[in-house]
Amino acid sequence: MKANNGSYTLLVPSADGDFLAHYSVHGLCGLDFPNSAKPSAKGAPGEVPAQVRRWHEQTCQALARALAGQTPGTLPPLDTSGGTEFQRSVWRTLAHIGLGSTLTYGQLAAAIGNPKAVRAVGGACGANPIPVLVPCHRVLAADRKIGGFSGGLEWKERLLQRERVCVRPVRAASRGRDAGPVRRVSRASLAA
DNA sequence: CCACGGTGGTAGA
DNA sequence: TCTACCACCGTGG
Repeated sequence: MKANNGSYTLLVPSADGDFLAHYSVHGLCGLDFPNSAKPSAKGAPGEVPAQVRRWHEQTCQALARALAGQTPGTLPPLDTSGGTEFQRSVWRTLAHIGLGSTLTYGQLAAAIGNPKAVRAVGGACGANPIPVLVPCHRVLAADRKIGGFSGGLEWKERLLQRERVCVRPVRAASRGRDAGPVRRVSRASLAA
């Protein structure tokens, strides 16, 4: 469906509900979780340009795989022009975190050459317009705490779990026993 | 477990 | 501008 700003919003059906994908002339520019209280503008696929339809097919395919804990495969071009330079550098780095790997906010800050901007990195992750496919859920707080997630912590937990990443329970055991099944969190190799 | 200070980027007034 | 947010992090009780 065509929106006033010249972009399209299409439904992405999945086993976890219907996502919403937004496309600009440059590519996929947004992805909303199911039930996100946002304008759900559905439309007849008839008037959607072939280019966008092709992108959308890739999105559907990629999302299905990602939600299943697999590598998403080919992605449509991502339009992140909505973000600031800082945010884009964070998102760019996110894209290099492999499946099942994680980084801490601190490590990510260091990776973009701004080691003290730890908190700001959190903000940039929260502003990620294309969650799941741009894997902001693979960023954890120090000491393997879950951290936050704009789409709801349940989603972050679910996504990580499907990638076999273990996270420290929110309510960490105060008892001396560290029953934590805290399995290894691998480090990602990054490229600038 | 909790409190606190130091951080950098953003949005809004 | 100035200010008040924050998906943080380390230190110190």
